Amino acid sequence: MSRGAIDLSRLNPAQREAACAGDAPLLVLAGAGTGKTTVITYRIAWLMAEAGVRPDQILAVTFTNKAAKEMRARAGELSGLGPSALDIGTFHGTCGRLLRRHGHLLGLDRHFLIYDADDQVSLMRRCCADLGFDAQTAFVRRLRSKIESWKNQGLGPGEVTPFDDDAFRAAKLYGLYEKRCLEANAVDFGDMLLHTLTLLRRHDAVRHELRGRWSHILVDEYQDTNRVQYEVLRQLAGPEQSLTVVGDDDQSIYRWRGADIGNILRFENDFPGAVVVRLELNYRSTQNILSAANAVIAHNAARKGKTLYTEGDAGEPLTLRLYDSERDEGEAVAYGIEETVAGGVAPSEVVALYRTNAQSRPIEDALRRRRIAYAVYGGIRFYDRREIRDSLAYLRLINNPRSDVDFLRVVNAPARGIGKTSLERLAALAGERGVALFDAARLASAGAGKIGGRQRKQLGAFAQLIDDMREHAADAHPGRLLEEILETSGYRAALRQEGTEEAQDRLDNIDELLQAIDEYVALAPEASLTDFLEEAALATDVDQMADAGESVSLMTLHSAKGLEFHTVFLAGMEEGVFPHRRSVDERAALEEERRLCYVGLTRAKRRVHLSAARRRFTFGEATYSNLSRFLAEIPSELLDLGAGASPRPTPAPARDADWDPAFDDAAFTPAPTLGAGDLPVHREERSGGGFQPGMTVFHATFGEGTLIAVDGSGPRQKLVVEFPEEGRKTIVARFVEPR
DNA sequence: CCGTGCTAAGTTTTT
DNA sequence: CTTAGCACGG
Repeated sequence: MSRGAIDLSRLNPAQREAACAGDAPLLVLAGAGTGKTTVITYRIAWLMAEAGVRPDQILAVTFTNKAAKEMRARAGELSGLGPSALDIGTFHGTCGRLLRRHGHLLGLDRHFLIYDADDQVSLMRRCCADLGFDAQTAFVRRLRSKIESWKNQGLGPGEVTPFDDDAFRAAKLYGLYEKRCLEANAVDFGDMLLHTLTLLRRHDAVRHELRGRWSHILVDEYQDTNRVQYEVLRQLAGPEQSLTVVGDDDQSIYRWRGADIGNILRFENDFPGAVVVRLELNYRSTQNILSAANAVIAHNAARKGKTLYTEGDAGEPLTLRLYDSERDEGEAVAYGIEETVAGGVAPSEVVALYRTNAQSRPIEDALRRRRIAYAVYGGIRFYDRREIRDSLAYLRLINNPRSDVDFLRVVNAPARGIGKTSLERLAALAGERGVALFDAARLASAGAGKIGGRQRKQLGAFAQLIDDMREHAADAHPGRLLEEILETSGYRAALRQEGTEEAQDRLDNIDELLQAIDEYVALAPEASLTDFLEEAALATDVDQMADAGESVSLMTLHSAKGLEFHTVFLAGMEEGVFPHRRSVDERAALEEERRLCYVGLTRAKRRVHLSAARRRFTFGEATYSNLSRFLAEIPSELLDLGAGASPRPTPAPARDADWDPAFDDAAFTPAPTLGAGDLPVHREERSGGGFQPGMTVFHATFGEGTLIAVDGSGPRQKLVVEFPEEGRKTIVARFVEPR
């Protein structure tokens, strides 16, 4: 291959050191905006051009499809090889590929399906019923997350040690569930990693083959790897392989998904002789933004410690505004977005970030009223909509008739008169014969089981329909196949007949899905139905961001990781919202919230606008909150508290469907000026002492008040406090760890 | 067996 | 305030 020199002049000394490091284990501690992707792509290019490594000997692993795509494009361009030669993929994608090839060793057929959380719950519910457990959704979900965390730790069904009732049941369920998954020829997200680990551990031939194949392994976002991912890497990167990991301990935000920040903190112990390179020179943000982010993250104890700086200017201060309601806050964010875009910033360079998906609502409403185009990422994934899931279930069943989950999803969609009773009888028949529900349906139509005549006929017709499709599934275009099945099954006809607006939306979504399939096939003509189904299972909304175009973006802080914007609006800066109320009792959880705050701030290149609402609706009930403690951690000289500046009321829009009569100028309260005394003051009572009526309670938003009543206990305890000027308010109590 | 209407419960964060 | 699950009548 050509050994064209790589131009390293664009790299700073630390970046160059990382890109051109030798084969010893390498940890690149890359702060936000310090050119992490640049380093990893230059390293790939350098390995090929200067160190004589063949492209197919390099494996690069990322967390998101978007990151993989970007890395592939940039590394391909730098090296002059083009994108296709490189082995770059997500953890799940890479493991999926290995399983398609070697999964037969574990009893998996290469057309296995990928189950998501809903599929898992659906299958687990039936397992619970068979085990005589409670099959209520909430309970099943709890067991599911227990099993999920075992998987994340790399523990198989036989390796768990239950310590209480729930865990004991979860362990029983785990065993049966895994058995059923295998029978259905399906894996869930956790299995993709865990099965891969099993493969590498138990099958020496596979391990040897793969170690021979990849001499250099690079991992992006290493701080978010969990135990299984770590173990998989250890298996792939033996003593002979060169391992490079890139990450930022301050951006580890997936603890709840099993991510172990210890992996990055321990790297030098785990891999003796490791070289560590720190990247602290930031190319993205202004000094004010960096100083704010540095100040916030400095409150965390579990970190390696680094301080971002820039050679650029200080920039503007961060703004902070407090509003009476979430509606006013949304209105102000929309107004701020409008002004930003009017000032010449491209809409795609503006984002509104929030902690939870539910918070997008008031912002969306306000943007709609102002006719500002926006795109919401996350929330309900496109592929999670009912009609999309139904459509995919048809395709999945055609691809793999053993999948009971998919059978149950579509056997009565559209209504075929197959109800609960028939399905129970069918399940009994399937259990008796030891076959999948689909096979049982065939048997039933031939007379087996105790299923009524009408139902028997319908089941036969359904089985026939799927079988017919299967015949030409192998060579058919997945899009045409789906169109055919949606027509033949009457699924579309049923929606058309409904004639409601909602049904029309669903039909439109189906058209969009067909279009997405066409696009996919156009890009990858040789791809099979199995390939497309895998793509659909692993796709996320953020992956599709490329076509944001003229829209501003709305997303959670989690989704924003790895992205950058000229202007960032960070809404909902309130205790209980951010940090989330479920994270304030535990130090490790709180530190993760703080990292999330750090991630949010460092997304911005030039401007950050922080906001909070006094009153917010949760479960249809008004709750009042204090300002987020993170605001108190930002040095006040970096904050502009808005000396009298307030957003204009919204001009009345032309009357149309978007017009909400309840909304008028009077409903809009301008942002008040904040004084120093309005910043959060943390004088909460400790849980040990408890609250007593009559006690004086201090609340930054309202001042001093008298406690009238206490409702409930623990972190969700509600306090009813009377404030002299504001009247009676309910506050959700928070208990803070002593420092 | 299907649709309607009621009640209860629920919200972190997502590959 | 929404959605999912369930009880009831047709």
